[in-house]
Amino acid sequence: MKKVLLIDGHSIANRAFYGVRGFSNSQGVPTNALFGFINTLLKTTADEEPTHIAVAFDQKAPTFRHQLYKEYKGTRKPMPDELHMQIPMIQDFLRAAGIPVILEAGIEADDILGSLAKQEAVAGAEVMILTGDRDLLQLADDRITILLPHTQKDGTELLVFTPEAVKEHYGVTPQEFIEEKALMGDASDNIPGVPSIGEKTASQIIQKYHTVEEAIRHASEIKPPKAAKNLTEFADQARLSLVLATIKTDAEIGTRPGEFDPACFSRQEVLELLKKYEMRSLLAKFTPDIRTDTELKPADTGLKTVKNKAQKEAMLQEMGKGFAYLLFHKEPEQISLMEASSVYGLAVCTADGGNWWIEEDEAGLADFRKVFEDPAVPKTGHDVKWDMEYLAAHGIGYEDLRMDTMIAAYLLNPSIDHYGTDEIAQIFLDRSVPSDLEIFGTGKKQITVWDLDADKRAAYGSQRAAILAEAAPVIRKALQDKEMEKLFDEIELPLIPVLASMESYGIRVDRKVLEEYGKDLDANITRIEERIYQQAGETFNILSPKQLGEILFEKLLLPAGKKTKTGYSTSADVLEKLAPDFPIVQDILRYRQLTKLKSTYVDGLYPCIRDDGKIHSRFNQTVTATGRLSSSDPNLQNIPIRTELGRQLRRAFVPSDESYIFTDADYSQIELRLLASMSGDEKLIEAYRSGEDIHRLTASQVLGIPPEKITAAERSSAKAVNFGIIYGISAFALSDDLHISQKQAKEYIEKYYRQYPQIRDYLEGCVAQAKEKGYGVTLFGRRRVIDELKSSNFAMRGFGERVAKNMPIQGTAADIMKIAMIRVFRALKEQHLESRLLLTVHDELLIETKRGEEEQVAAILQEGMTGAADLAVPLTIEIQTGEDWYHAK
DNA sequence: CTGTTCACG
DNA sequence: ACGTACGTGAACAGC
Repeated sequence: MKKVLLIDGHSIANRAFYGVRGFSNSQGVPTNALFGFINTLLKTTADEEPTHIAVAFDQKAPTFRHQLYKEYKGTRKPMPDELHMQIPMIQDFLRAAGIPVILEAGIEADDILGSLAKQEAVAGAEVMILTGDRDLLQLADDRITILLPHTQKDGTELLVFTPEAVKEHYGVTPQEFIEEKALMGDASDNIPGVPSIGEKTASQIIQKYHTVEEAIRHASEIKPPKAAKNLTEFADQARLSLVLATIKTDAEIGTRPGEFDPACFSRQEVLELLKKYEMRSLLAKFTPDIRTDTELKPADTGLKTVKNKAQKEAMLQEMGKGFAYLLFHKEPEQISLMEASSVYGLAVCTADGGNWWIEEDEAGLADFRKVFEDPAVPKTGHDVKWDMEYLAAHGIGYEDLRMDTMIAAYLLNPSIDHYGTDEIAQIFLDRSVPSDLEIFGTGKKQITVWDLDADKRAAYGSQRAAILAEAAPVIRKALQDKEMEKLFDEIELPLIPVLASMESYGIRVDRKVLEEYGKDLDANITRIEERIYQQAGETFNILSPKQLGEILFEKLLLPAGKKTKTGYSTSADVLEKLAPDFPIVQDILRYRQLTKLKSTYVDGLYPCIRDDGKIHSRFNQTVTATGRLSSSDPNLQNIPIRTELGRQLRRAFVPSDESYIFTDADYSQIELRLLASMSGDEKLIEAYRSGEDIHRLTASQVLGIPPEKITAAERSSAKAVNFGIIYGISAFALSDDLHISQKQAKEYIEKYYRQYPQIRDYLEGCVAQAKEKGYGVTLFGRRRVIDELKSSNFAMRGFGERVAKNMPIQGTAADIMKIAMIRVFRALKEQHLESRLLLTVHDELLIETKRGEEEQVAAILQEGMTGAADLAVPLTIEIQTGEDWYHAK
């Protein structure tokens, strides 16, 4: 069976260009579109196994459509230069691989594809058209399918559109698809369509009449009168639009699709081209005889495996000048459960170039104390926080950490979701090594280094240690180039021991209090559950959005609000609108709240309490895109507080014993203060300096009412606006939040900006700068690349703009909190206090305070937190003490 | 394994 | 006309 793959060259190049951002070779030639194009090509040919192939491109020449309508594509913006210059590169690649590149003067790529597809289909072939352009869907028929790449979180997949799939997805047949477009027009191709007919109306009309002609004939019956009138008046324009939108299937094309051989990518010409563009990973993939380093083997330097005392002494000696290392130990997730007589493995690359491996009982660890504790032995590690905790559990301290490659890689790009040693090799050394995923697997079948053979373990450790040693200077240079060295050396690195201490120390949870709380919940849950079943007239799973939606909106016929991809939305904001009228909805909301508390917090937290009576949550330093910390296993940064019932849970969080109480300190309005300071807005700055109520002031300014006459509701609206501003406000979201019309929300925002023009200037400046430089930046130099700003997709770009406004503020607050944590931690230590830092919740610190140290701790928090940054406004904190977390907040 | 919902700042 | 607040983590349902 002949299977022909036809590719829409420009469309796929365009997708690749915007989908894969920011790389170029050492001469600065951008190669991202080429790279993305090749990957899409590889994926498609591998998935679909075509026997024949061709790629069509547009040429710069007027086509018959321009003759019909000279404004055709008149509004289209020119391709960016970086993409334009890659088109010939892509064509060269294809020619090198022996894949026909089809260009026809005066014929658009769409028409080439349409005509070739028809000809091949008529001749009996199965045809697939790969494109990113949905307009091509009109070509689908029983022999022709359209493949659309679709980006998902974990990669790109191909959506296959048969005529049935088109119908299912869009509710119209391929032919109707184009009739619809003729009515509504298309801004990107500048197809005029019919005025006042948009997507909704066009869809209705075509559902009913199927064709433009038929619709024109029945124009008088069409519903919105304006559409009916225009359809008659602009009938010719509609007919013209249909011709413009219809892809030709009868053009004479000089070139035929060529036979496809999957081995064509290994041709000498292809390899040379890839070499020229420095596309090493593809080069490696296509070169069968040059192996990439995909097997675990000891580093080239020659691995010295320590077997006896003398060798260990030699190893220690060599480590004295500094080293990069990887330290393996069992149960890394649960320090306190560590087996007493366990083993450890240590791989080291020394400053002298020596490569060492040792594996023995933990008793032998003590010999390394002198190097780890030596403040003059510089160290490079990866995810050093674990090492610090592990060593501390064996009474060994840690000094002179110079480089944590995981943290540094995060600073250099905080948006990726994993930072393994394999990725360090890839990113900074441009070297492919076996990935942790390949070696250890994932999910249920995941293994650890201890499941590997001993020699494999040694090889893995030494290879990874060598990577760290080699990458460290490259990373250091990158930090310097991006002006983040100070951020790294003075904030992120010193924070590591602080977090290590907090994780090891943990926070005590009173099992009894938690159990009692759980019992109360259970009693209430059962009661409400029964009431819900009674009102519904049947039992069902209340927590299943699907079943709940069916009961509420189909059986009980409540007015349905929003929809999700999978059905009715049953989210709290939808249900809250129904709650006043329907008691069952109130019960459901209450049921959701109670079961959430029970399952996530009571049942979720209980098993996290270790034998020491404490929860040892993790504080992750490389998760958020803005620089904040995150907390997990369990997350202690989302313990309820907003409702009284939820807040009661905090009574279970208690000090280690009666000799302590809690001190809680939180920054007051830190993000708004930063907005004031960073924007330089005098009104806001002055307000904060004189200690005014900022929300009341905003309400007063925006509404033009004296502050003392502002009502509670007005103040609360102003508060919502103030928060909205930080998030990159939109009238839509604000109207939703405040339950007002979009028009009112828009007016509110405009009035706000009129009162605070410098805030508007500042936020717009953030966007402009992020667009120019490609990233947002905090006061302390932390960066976040914002590729979304370059997107041609409206929604995506809008997201990028909001991120550009929010990240500098949220990120600077995170920077400041990190500085405060370091200062507080050090002050507690220097003053030899027994009080300990337990938790951080973004703008809050919780300290377990030894009775008698209350005043010193309060002073340390005051000084450490308010003095963490020098701003145009004062930073203030609120401090409270209590016998548990409930009473300390 | 993904989508929905909901807890926090 | 587009389709929306910013940043997280966890539980559950249902494929």
